[in-house]
Amino acid sequence: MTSLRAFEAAARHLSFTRAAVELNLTQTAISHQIRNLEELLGTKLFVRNGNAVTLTEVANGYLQSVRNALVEISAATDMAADRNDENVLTLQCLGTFAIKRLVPVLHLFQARYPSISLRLRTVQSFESNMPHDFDLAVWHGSGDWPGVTVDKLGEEQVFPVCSPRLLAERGKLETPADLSNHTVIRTVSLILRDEWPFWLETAGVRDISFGAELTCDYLITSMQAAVDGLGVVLGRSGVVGPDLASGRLVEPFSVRARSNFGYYLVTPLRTAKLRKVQLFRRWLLEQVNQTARTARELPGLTAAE
Amino acid sequence: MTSLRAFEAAARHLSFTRAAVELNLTQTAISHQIRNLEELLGTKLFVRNGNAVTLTEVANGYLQSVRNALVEISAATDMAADRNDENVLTLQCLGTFAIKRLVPVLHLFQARYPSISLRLRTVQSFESNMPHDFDLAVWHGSGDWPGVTVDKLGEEQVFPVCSPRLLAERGKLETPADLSNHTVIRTVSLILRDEWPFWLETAGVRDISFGAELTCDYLITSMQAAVDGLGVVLGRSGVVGPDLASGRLVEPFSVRARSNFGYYLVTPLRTAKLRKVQLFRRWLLEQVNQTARTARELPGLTAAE
DNA sequence: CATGCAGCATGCGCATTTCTCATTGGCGCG
DNA sequence: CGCGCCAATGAGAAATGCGCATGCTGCATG
Repeated sequence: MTSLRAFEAAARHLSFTRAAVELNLTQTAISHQIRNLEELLGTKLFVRNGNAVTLTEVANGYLQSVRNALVEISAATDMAADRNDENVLTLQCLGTFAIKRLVPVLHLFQARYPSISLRLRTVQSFESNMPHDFDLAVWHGSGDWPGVTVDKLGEEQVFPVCSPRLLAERGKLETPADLSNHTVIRTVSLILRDEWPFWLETAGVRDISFGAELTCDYLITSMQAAVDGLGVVLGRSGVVGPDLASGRLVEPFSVRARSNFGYYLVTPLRTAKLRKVQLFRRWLLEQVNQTARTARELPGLTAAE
Repeated sequence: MTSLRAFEAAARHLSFTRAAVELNLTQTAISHQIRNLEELLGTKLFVRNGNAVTLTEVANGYLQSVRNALVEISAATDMAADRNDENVLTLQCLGTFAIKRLVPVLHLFQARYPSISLRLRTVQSFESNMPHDFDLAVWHGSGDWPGVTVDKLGEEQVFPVCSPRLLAERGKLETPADLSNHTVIRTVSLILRDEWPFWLETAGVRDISFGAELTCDYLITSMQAAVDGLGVVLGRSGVVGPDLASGRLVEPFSVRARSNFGYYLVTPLRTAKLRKVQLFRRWLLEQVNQTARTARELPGLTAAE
């Protein structure tokens, strides 16, 4: 089973030698392991070109699953090892929320509770079914999950946002109808529904076709695409705040739709009574409330169901 | 890493001896492996009561992740090994759909193409992010997934169903308002939204409170609960057909809501050109059309958006 | 309360796996 | 062509994993 680690490292580095360095082994060891694995599978995993190696098509697919599994194992092992440690708090968090909202303020928590060290596990979807390898998590959805207690991290609204440069270069965007002359960025992922139709409905627009579409598979990619002026994205108030505040993004319309989905702080019943968990939970909710208070001066909004 | 397999088996059997039998090892080997793992983690995984062993709390959580990872690895390994084999077709399928719709007709496929052997991987959620460890899949959702082609397996409607016995024993169910005297079964899972509010809206009912609620974490459990007369479940036309046909379930109202979600046959681009995949896809779509044709005599329906 | 049974733990020697060393061979580049 | 870079190979060393014999503990029985 150690051959899987060898395979993963070799695939990542596209080099047996460098994989060996990473694993504190020799190139020979990697070579042997890969050969064993290839014999077991009955398929080549690497194409050897004398000087370099590349992945075969099978290897590409296999790699995905192997990597998932190894990540899961090491995360769970870390968690199990630190489980009783009052000073290690394991957070699971969706990528976009982590980058935009959590990481920027995490230093405040560390400053306040320096004895608690944090372990942040970022996920792009709910890989493991159930809440067992973290102390606390931030999930996105409708908030009705079994076996956990949830704290809604504010009401979430969705509304178009774009780079201010885009407005200057690609023409005005005063009414939703103007969207037909713009590129619209959509996010299509397993956990995040595309809420453009929902927003259009709220804005009272029917039968509109966008100028062009750009589809991204993760929210974070969509957001960055918008910042880079590639088009108009449907921002979520939960994560778009900092970009609006800094002016990287602007909100061309005044219509916001209240999303049925939102970000929730998720506490498994099992960990709810731990001191470290309570401290973090209280702290995060405070943070969120503060942000909400300071954000109250933002442009007016039209709520809808 | 072999210690993880030992741990998983021991946890499943709650016995080192039986785990050893399963793995073709001796009790000693398991004992050694478990001890190593416990030392590595710095925590006990089993509570030894002389005669029996039970899992500790940490072990319970750890087990979930370990099991996921091992399943993923073995599925991926099977897949990689058979990948080029024109005679092995790997299907990934959601549990309820598999049991209610796919498995019952699978023998027809086997009879028609006896040279193709099937490998069915049932999942309760989308565990691995991306379509890499199967040739074909049946997913549930809104059908907008990147990197795959989808075939909608019929329009899906949702509508209350229950056991005929329930009506006899717990009183009539003629208008939706009568639901306030009945137990309602809800499904709360990561991939399946509870569509009761949606159906109630379609039926024009507001401000109703159910007599009682029973919440299940998987659709298949909900369905079985309904068959067993525990309450009224929101059936999905995609899977409820056989139970309606056999009379195990009945539909008390005539209002059906057209769900925004449905079952889709998912073909990764990578496998779309394989003969075995094309055969199965064509066959399954035929099956679905046939079922739709014979089901056309079912009670009238009110579609809604 | 003595006895037998079932099931896990432990220490030691053997077997298998995994790693390293030394070396070979292919490929690209100056 | 020769040199640098990288992977493959084969044999032996090191590490890991396994089984045997045995010890220990708790439970059921009469």
